[in-house]
Amino acid sequence: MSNGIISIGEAASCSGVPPKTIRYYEEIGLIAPAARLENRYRAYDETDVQTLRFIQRARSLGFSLKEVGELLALYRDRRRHARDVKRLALAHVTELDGKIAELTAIRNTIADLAQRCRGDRRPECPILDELETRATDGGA
Amino acid sequence: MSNGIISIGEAASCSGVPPKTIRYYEEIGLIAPAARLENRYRAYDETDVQTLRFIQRARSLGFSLKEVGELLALYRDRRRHARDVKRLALAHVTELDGKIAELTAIRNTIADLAQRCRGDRRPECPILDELETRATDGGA
DNA sequence: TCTTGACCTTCCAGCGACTGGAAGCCCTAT
DNA sequence: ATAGGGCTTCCAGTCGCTGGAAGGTCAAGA
Repeated sequence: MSNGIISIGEAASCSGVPPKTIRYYEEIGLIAPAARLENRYRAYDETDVQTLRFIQRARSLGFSLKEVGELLALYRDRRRHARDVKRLALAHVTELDGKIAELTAIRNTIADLAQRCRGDRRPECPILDELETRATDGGA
Repeated sequence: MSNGIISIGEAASCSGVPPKTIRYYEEIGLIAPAARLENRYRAYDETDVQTLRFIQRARSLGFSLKEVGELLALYRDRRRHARDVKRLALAHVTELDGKIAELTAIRNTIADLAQRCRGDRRPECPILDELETRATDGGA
């Protein structure tokens, strides 16, 4: 088509969001139901693609779909307060810090155990010993 | 009961694995079907509880159920090679390192963006600007 | 004795965020 | 005419549980 109207496949390659995922986002109400051509195919314009790209970027920064929905609402609200966006972002940073700390603690526990394991053909292994007897304190 | 046979609820509180989860582990074949009392209640002994505790600890170290199954097989195999356990553990460490690096990159991107956001009542916000226009390069 | 309440049993559904596949329609090119 | 590619819908599966419904079992209390 020579006008700005494109199919779901084209919208997918323009935005980086796969067709299945676009339909899924529509189904759960993250994006509005797409306009349809006469043959019932979904039709997208440049604005739709921009929204999809916005979503794709927010997702790749680890925001949940719920958070993406909030960001999208803020994005579209000309009267928004930057404060609200910042609050969301900082909450996400806090959450990430927690996850990183948790994973790091686990990582170090296992790396330490593995380092103490001789890793030869004999059955003795401090990793299995730890799993057998020790209380786990590596939790968040 | 005065002998060593306990119910699923007791096995749960001894091992830290909830009853529902124990049944689930049985269902997917991670643990063998439990013995039953005459009233069809599941019955556990000290060995079962030890297995459950082993699983609980491995899970809390972030191993997947598939990996836990492998660790359990190794644990029960007296002819195991420590090498195999170590290989599993090191693969897990590598995986964790990847995840930590990914989350850290994302965290820093967002923290940086948030720091540049004034966070007042005005609508201008570099976070939304970034989501609108920039390519995301924070991926793994 | 009856009833309450805490257990236990099974089965089914849902979470998040997709992803795969089946069955079938639409359109273009050969 | 047919082959292919892309589109449509709907259902199922992923992972690791978790919640709830409907019902069986048991010990203690009124």
